[in-house]
Amino acid sequence: MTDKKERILDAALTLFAREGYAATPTSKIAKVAGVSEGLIFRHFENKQGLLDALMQKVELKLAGIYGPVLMETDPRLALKKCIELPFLVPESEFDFWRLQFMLKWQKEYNHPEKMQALIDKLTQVFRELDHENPEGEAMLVNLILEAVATSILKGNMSQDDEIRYFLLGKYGL
Amino acid sequence: MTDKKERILDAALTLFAREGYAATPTSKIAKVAGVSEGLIFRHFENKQGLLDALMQKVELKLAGIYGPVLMETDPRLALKKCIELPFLVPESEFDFWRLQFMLKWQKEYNHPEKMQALIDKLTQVFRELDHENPEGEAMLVNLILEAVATSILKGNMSQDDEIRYFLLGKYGL
Amino acid sequence: MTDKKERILDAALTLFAREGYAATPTSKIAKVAGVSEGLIFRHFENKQGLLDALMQKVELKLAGIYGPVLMETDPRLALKKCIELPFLVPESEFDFWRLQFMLKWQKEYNHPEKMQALIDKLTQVFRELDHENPEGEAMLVNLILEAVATSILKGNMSQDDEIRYFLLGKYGL
Amino acid sequence: MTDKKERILDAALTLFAREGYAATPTSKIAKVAGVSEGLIFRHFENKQGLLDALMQKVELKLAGIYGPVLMETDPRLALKKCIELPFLVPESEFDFWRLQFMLKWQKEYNHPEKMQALIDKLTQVFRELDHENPEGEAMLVNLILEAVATSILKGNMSQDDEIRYFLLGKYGL
DNA sequence: TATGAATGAGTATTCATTCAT
DNA sequence: GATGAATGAATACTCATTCAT
Repeated sequence: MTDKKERILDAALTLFAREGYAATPTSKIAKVAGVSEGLIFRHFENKQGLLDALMQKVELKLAGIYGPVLMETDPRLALKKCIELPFLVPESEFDFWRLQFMLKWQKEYNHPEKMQALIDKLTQVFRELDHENPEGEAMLVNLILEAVATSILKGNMSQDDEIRYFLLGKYGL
Repeated sequence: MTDKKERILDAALTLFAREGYAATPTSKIAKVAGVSEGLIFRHFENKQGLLDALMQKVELKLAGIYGPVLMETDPRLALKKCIELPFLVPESEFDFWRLQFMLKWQKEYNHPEKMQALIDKLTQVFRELDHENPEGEAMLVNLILEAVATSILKGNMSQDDEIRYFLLGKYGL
Repeated sequence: MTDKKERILDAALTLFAREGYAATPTSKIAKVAGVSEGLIFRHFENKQGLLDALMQKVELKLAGIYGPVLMETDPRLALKKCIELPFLVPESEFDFWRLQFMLKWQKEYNHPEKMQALIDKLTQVFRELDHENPEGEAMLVNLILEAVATSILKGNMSQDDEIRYFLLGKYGL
Repeated sequence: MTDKKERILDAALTLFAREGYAATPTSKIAKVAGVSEGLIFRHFENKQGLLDALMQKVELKLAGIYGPVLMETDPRLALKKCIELPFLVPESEFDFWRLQFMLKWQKEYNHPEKMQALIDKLTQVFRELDHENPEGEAMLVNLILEAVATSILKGNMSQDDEIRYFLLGKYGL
């Protein structure tokens, strides 16, 4: 991938994440990226294609993030890793995840099934830990994870660590 | 408020909630509302003013929803009412709340302090119920509520009742 | 003429004179006049009709102003009265004359023949005073009058009186 | 400057000068210039910017016109050149000067001080020619020049040459 | 690959004018 | 006579996209 193509993607990600996809003109992307307006359309079919290119990475990133959890065989460790997930996202990736979360409010980008693997793993974990309602517990943890991630990405959470250790304590970890 | 003004507000709410504010042209709002496009700008200074008019109602609605919880003196009942909050939103108000939640991703509309009254109440509840870390528990419930509401509004939650009774059970209610 | 109709005319005159006809919305006229927008169109067929009503008065006013000059039989007195014309316009009528002068740049409102009576009178005056080229002198005085009026109406002339007495002296009056 | 940018400027000048700035829609400018309406806003920020671009040239043109007068050392020749100024404007520049004169009725475009250099020169000329009131004479010539220019630009002056030679004769030139 | 001038459909907004009350 | 809600055509301006270079 050329230097300029990458600069376009970077600019688009930042702008889409901060101002919204529809509210971001391609001309602004070009300016921020320091390239000509036309170049965007040489590298990407159209504005939508630029968004698609950005969204494409999500599968990969999700796999990279969930992988270690899914592969963990010790149930308590798996649960711990799972709960810590949202706290470990580096700030450099906030824009990327903000964009994902924003777009999930649009039907065409809302794919709750992408969480299924994690929920299944959590269900198994809670089963192994002899919880009464493993499905419910898994769903609950999943909900909490989404809420924590949302809160962090919005910059609402001043006391990251408190919540983190509180949650870990709550689950006896 | 005239009939037409209200129809404009209704159309705008529906469209903003489903397609997004920036992605909704005023011409479409006018068409859906069955009025001339110019009328929008007679009743609301500009497109932003239309959104503002919509957003203005949120304080009122929040007060109406939180009121019964805040006024409940029995801690267990208060907790119960609190947890049931997101499950009691009528479908007719989904668009309104979808819009609120979508916009919260925009800095200027993100006001986490609006939840503080509820968090304070929950903290008190958990203190009265002799929980070890009432602040943490309150924060957790608040997170769960937001996650549940988000899930319901996005149409992700097929098994509303399961989650609802699971949560109530979890807190011994 | 009703009170409100007159208030409309006043507002229109002021606004047309200061911001220009095309640049003045009828809504602004209504607001300044303190009447409803619709009323303008009850009293005047349309915006153009409002301007026409304003312009109609010009014949009358011109006659009122030129009359004394035309009727003066003493040539030197006639010349004196003529030169003093622009200096005697009361400030309360500045808006009216500003509008006339502005509109004269539009073909349809440019009627140089309206000055002919005055020029004829001046020609006669200079003939009686035995000037070599009475037509030329008359034309020159007319030009000077227009220039002085223009300058006064634009607010450019700080030293009205100086010019006035200089001109009178120049013509030995 | 590209071909099209210049065509936009030309069309705008013609239309502004003949119909007025406010009364000229950008769509009409585009049509007359034979370009898309959007192009106007690529080359000039907005409609006002287009006018500004037109007005910017005035300093240059004024300097070009006044230069020879200001540099003339012989007082009689200087006066002669000065009086002939308005008669030497080529018809191709009428639109440009019409626009200047029209806009001078708007406060923000009325800069009488731009004439000061010429008035100063004229004052000096009349002083050298031993006139009694050089300032008054200078002011008067300046007024006459403006009036003559106005008259020519409005197409009122049928007998250009008559006035011209009358004026020259009047000042013994 | 890269530019930037150019386009045309669209977008928010304005405004003269109408009309029911 | 008077109001003000309502209209629809126009208006300034934006923006995704194309294309010649």
